[in-house]
Amino acid sequence: MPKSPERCQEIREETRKKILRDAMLYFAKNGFSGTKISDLANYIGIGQGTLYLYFKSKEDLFRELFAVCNNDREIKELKTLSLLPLSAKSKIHRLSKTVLKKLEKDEAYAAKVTLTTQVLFEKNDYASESTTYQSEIYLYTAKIIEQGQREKSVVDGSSMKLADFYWSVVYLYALKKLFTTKYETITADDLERILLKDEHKK
Amino acid sequence: MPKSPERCQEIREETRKKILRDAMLYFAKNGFSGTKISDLANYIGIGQGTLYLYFKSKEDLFRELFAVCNNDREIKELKTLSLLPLSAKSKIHRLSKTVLKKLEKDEAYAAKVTLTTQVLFEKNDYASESTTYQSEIYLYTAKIIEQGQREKSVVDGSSMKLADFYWSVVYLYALKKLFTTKYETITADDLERILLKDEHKK
Amino acid sequence: MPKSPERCQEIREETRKKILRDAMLYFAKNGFSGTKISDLANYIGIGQGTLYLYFKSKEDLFRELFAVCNNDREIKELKTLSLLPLSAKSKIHRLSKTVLKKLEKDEAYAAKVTLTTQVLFEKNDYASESTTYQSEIYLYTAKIIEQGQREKSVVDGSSMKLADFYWSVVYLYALKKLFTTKYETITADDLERILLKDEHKK
Amino acid sequence: MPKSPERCQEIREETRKKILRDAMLYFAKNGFSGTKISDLANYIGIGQGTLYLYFKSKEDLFRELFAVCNNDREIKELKTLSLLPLSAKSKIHRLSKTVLKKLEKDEAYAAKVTLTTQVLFEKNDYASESTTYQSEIYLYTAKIIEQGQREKSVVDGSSMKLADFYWSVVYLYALKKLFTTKYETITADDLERILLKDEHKK
DNA sequence: AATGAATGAGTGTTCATTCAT
DNA sequence: TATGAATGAACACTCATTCAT
Repeated sequence: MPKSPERCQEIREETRKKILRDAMLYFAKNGFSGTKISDLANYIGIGQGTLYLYFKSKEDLFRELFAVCNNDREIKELKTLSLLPLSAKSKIHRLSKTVLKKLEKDEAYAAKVTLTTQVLFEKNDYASESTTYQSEIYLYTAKIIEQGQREKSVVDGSSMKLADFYWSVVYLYALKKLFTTKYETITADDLERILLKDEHKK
Repeated sequence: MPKSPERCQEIREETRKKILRDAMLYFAKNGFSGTKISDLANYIGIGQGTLYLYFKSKEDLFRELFAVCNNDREIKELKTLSLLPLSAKSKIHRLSKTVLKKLEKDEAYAAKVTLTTQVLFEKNDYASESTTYQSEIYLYTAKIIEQGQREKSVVDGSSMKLADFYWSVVYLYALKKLFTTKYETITADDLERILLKDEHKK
Repeated sequence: MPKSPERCQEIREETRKKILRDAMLYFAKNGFSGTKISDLANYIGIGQGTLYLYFKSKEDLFRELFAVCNNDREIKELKTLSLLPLSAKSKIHRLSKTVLKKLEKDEAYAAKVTLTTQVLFEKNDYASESTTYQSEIYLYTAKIIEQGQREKSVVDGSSMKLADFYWSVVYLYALKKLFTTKYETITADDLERILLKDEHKK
Repeated sequence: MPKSPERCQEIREETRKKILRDAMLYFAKNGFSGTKISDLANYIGIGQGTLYLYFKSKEDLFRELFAVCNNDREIKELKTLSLLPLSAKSKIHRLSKTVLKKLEKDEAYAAKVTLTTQVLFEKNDYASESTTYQSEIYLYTAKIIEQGQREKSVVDGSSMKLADFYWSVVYLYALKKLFTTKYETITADDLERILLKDEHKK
C-alpha cells in the first residue's frame, strides 16, 4: 500500500538532506574520528540503522558531505564578481562584506569552511579534492588581486600567496564562530587590510 | 646489584622527555582521537606498555603535553619586548620577524601551536587553560598595539581584537607548516599589515 | 517501523536475566579474576559487546550479581520458620532437610552460596554487604538455637557462633557441589549434629 | 671474589625459603589470578626479576608452593596417632585439640589449608595431587573413625564421608582465620561433635 | 645475584556496521 | 522504511616475563 512513488522518493530526498545538513554541523564540531555514529544519529533524531539506509558507511557520509561543501554556487558568484567592470578595491570591499556577513549569519557556512580545514587535520586523503575546489576560488581571487596590483591599490607579492592569505583568515574566523563562545569578529576593514596597500585616503 | 639509582632516575627522565617530544608531533598531526596508542608507540620507537610506565592513560599523556606547551618562556620574552624603549612599529616588526623565523625552523613550535588549536576542535574541556595562557600573550601584544595607536602607527579598533587577529594568523601558518607540503609562507610585511596603518613611507 | 516498544523492553529484560543467571554459574566456577569476558560471553552464547549493553563493566556485572544473590526470599522463609509454634529440634530438622535438598537440586543455589564465599577470597570490598545479608540469616538461626538451648535439645555456647558454624558447613557443601565431581553429601542428621545435644533417643 | 661456595648456596636456599613462605600467604589471601607478580615481589621485598632467578614462572612458583604444602610431617603424625593404643574417642579428642591450636597460632598453617582449597576454585588441574595428599590424611582419619564405630562412640555412616566432613570443617575455619577479622572459633567439643555419637557422659 | 625498565601477548571496552522485527 | 539490539574487529590498557646494567 505504498504512497505515490514520487512522494515516496521525495520523502527519501528530504531525509537525506536533513542528515547531510545536521551531520555537517556535528562533524564540524567534533571531527571525523571524534564523531560516533550513535551520537550523530541521536543528534539528528533518527535511528542508527537509518543512517545506513542513506549512506554506505561513516566514511561515505563524510565524503558526500565534503563533496556538497565544495559543490557550490560560490565559485560562480566569485567569478561573476571578478568580471564586473569595477575597481579591484571595490571588488575586494564587496567580497569582504559579503563573506563576513555570511559568516555572521549562517552557521552552516562556518561548518562548511571548518570541514574543509578539518580535512587537513584528519583526512589528508581528501586534500586533493579540497585543493581542486580551492584552486578555483583562489584563481578568481588572484585575478582580482592582480587587477588591484595594476591599479596600485593592492600590495605587491605573489597573487596566489595573497589569495591564500585572505581566505585563510576567512577560514580562521569560521572556526572561531563555531568553537568560541565569545569572540570579537573582525570588520571588513580588517579583512581588506590583508590585501590593500593603504587606507590613508579613507 | 641494582643500577645506580641516580642513573636510573636520569634514564627515566630522558625517556619521558622523548615521549613528550615525539608525542607532541604525532598528536599535532593526527589529533587526539585520530591517534592510536599502538601507532604512537611505534612512531616513538618504544613498546606500548612503556608508554603506561610514564603516563597513566592516553588522556593523561595529552593533558601533560598540553601543559608543557603552555608553560613557556615565550610569555616572558614578549613581556620584555613590550617594555623596551622602542617605537611600537619596531616592536611589531621585531616580533613578526622572530615569530615567522621560529615557524620556519622549528617544527615543534608549529606542533605546539597546533595542539593549542586542536583543543578547540576536540577537547573543549581544556579550553580554559588554553585561554589563560593565551590571555597573557594577548595582554602584552595588546599593550604594544595600544602604544602604536597612540603613536598613530597602528590602526584603530579594540586592541584585544587586533591582538587576537594577529596571533590567529600566526596559528594559521603553524597549521599550514605542519600539514601542507608546499605552501608559500607570508612575509613579516604581510603579518605586520594586519596591525600597521599604512606603509606609504616605506 | 520500530519493534513494538513493550516487546522490546521485554526482550531486554529477558536477556538481562539470562546474563545474570549464566554469569552467576560462570563466576562461581571461575572466580572474578579467573573469568575472561570473552569466555563468559561465549559461555552465555552472546557477543562480547552485548554484555556491555546491559552492564557497564565486568566489575558492575559482578556487583549486580552479588546483589541479586543477597536479595532474597530466603530470609523471609527462615524468619517464618523461626516464629512457628514448633520445638527447636523440629525447626532445625526441617531447616536442615530443606537446605540439603536445595543444595542437591539447584545448582544456582550452590552458585549463589559460592559467590558469597568468593567475595571473601577476592573482593573483600563487598564483604560488608555480604555480612549484612548473613547477619539476618544468622539472627533468625540464632533465635532458633536459643529456643533449643532453653529446651535443652541444643548444645551450649554462643548462639551466634553456632549459627555461623551451621551455615559455614552449608556453604562448604555448596562449594563441593559445584567443584567436586564425585562427593558424598552429608545427611540431615550429620548437619543437625552440629547443633543438637544428643541423639540417644533416636 | 665469591664468598665460600657453600655459604653462597646457603644464602640462595634462604632466599628461596623466604619467597616460598611469603608467597604462600600472599597467594592464599589473593588467589592465583588475583596475584600480580609486581605486587607479590613488592610484598616479599625483592625485585620482580629476582623471583625469576628462583622460579621459572608464576605457575611454577605456585606449583612448588602447593607441593610444599602437601609434603608434610602431618601425615606421619596422624598415622602415628592412629596406631596408638588409645580409644578412638581420645584419639579424636587429641587430634581436634592439636588442629585447633595450630589454626589459632600458625597463620602459615591456615594459608596452607587455604591454598589447598583454592585449587578447587581456580586450578582444578592440581586437584589430583591434592586428592592424593588428602586421601592419606583421610585414610588414617577414616581408620580412627572405624575404630570408634566399633567402640560405639562414633556415629554410623561411611567413614570416608565422615572424615571428609571433619576435615572440611577444619578447612573452613582456616579460611575464616585468614579472611575474617573478627570471628569466634569453634571449640574442640564443637569439632568432635561432628563425629561423636553423644556427649551425655560428660 | 639483583634490579626494575621494557616488552608484547592478552584482556577489558568501544563503536561502526548488520539484521531481525 | 525505520529501528535499536546484537556483533566482533579494533582499540586502550595490564601484567607475566625478559634483559641490560
